[in-house]
Amino acid sequence: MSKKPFYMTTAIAYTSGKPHIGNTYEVVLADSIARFKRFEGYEVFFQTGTDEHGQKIELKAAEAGVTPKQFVDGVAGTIKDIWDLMNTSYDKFIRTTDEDHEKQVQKIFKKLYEQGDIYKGEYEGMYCTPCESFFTASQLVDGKCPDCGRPCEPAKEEAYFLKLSKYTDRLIEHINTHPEFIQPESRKNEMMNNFLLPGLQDLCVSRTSFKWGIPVDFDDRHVVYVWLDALSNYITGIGYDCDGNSTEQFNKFWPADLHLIGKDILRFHTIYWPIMLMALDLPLPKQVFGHPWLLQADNSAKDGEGVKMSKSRGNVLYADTLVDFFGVDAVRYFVLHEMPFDNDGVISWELMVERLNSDLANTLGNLVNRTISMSNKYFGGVVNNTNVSEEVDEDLKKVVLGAKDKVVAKMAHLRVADAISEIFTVFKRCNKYIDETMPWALAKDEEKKARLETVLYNLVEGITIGASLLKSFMPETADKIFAQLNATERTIEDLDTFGKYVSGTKVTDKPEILFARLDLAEVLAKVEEMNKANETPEEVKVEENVIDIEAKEEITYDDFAKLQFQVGEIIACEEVKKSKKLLCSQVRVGSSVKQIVSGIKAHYTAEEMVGKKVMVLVNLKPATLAGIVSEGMLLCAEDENGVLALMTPEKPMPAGAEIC
RNA sequence: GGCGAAAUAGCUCAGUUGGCUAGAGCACACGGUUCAUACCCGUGGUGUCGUGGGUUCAAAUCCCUCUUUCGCUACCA
Repeated sequence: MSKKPFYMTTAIAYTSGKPHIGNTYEVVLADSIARFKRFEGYEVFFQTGTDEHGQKIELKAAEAGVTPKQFVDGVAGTIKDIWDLMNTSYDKFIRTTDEDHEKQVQKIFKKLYEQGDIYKGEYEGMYCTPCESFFTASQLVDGKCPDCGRPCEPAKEEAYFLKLSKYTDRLIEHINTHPEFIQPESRKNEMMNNFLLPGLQDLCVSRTSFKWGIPVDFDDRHVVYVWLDALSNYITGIGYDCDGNSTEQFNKFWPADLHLIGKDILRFHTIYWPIMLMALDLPLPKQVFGHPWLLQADNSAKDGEGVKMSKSRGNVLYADTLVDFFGVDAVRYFVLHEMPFDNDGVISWELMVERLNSDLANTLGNLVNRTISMSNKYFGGVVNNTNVSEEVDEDLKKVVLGAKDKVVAKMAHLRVADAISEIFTVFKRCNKYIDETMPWALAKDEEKKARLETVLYNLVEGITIGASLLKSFMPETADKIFAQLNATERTIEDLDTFGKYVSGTKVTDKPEILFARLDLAEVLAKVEEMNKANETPEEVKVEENVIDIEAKEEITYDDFAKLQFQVGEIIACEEVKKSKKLLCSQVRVGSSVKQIVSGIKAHYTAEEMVGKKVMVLVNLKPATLAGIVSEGMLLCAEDENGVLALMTPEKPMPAGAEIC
């Protein structure tokens, strides 16, 4: 009997730096699904990997004084190490610098170009420089930019575009007829209403401003820009060939059953990727799941514990750090359990310790430990099924045997957190069973010895079944349990039967603690210590905070001289009612007052703006924003999180002073 | 501004097409128990089910108002 294929992927990780626990979460989630699918009898192919091109990497490599290839080799190695540390069972780790991938991307690019789906951009009147956006002729309003209403200028950089409009109707139809395609379903509306229904802008798929990418082989000034390169990994990784010589593996596994990705890149996977596939005349993936994010808790103290997490910035949690504290399976358990289906989850040291103590140490670890201890104490570790049943046994068996179907049902809808909760009801039920049967009381009565044997047998059997279900999520722990009980892992079919544990088997005489309870205060103290140690090298921190942005082309002094900057004093400021982001300021520049609208409401209140001396670009052509005329621009610095800081003179300067 | 979602116990959340004293886990308190990692089992809530209206024999559940939060998007000179 041949197994049904199941092809799933994660997004490929960008090799600009070490991935934090939020990124690592994705591959752990994918792994648990892949393992469970295998358990269910599918032939699973699970692909993950790295996205290694782009200007950012070119810059990082230059900073580090190495070639881009050397740089990504290092980071890709780190990423793979973390994936391996987390015990993820991927079948293929693809890198976008792999030779066969690069070749195939070039062929795909060429094919799409030749069939007219990719075209070279025409610039005249179609590129709006300030908006940094390309437009087709039909999108222009009176020949002007539909966004800002200003004339579009000749572009400085030519580029290739992927025509999207041709396939829009087909995609809308597909999404409407395949409700399972976009998960969670609430995301479907966002894609429809924001992109598909209003009409798609063509996608830029090449760049000339940097070199670290796959060259367009028929026009080598261009490199293939991110999405066409990155998304293609899903087909190149399993042997796609656009000349029709795809591998057997490709024919077997495509279309993918599941693309697991972060919710932030859902748009690329549910719009651009399907259209690329349509252009290649390939079937679409069956499901795209945009999972929520795992966020770090705020620093605010909770429940009077009085111990805060360090406020120092750059205090990001990494998987390997967490593993050092808690172990691989505890981290896997936490990220899987704490992440609901469509809401962001939160991670903090407090929550980690709480989950570890209450679920892993108390409920699971202690159950295994007490069961084995009793076997040893009463029967020298030998577990016999004497079949002396009582009525209480029935409910135990019912819960234990009922778990499989519940877990399967949850997993069918990718409800991983819920599936784990179902498994833990088995362990909780076993603990309750111990209280109901009171083995220590039975042990005092020689006549009840046989009954006691059955009770312990039932416990060992229940734990074995629970552990078999748990294996996909916490593989090491499940194996430890099997080893301690001297049990064999069950297949999914076995889980319909209670009593497969071989009677007369001897369990270990030295039960090992599966999860040691941790003291929160001690953990926090260690964390504090660790953070302090990391803070010391100031230079490293500075380096971490560097930001790279895409370089613009060189300008002449004359270009610069056209810009007039002056110090402006904000004498009044109010919120623009119709907008979420805009503040309207009255700015004194010399003896005149300019009205300037700025998108900084999220960073400054109207009150705190008043009185500030700021840097103003004064000779910008007035524009209307949200119905209000704006006669200039307040200049700000922006960090990687989008936080804005106004540029103010470092010495007191009069309003109107020229900045040059 | 546009589209959409959500507001339920101290915390995180379940509550299917409206139906009986509104649930689970965690935390907390008390009781029980002792095989075990001070663990396990049991018991405990006066929660205005965001506000105000409406439909209905009956609404957390349907409709309207308002408030707040969130997501996507536009805008962010």
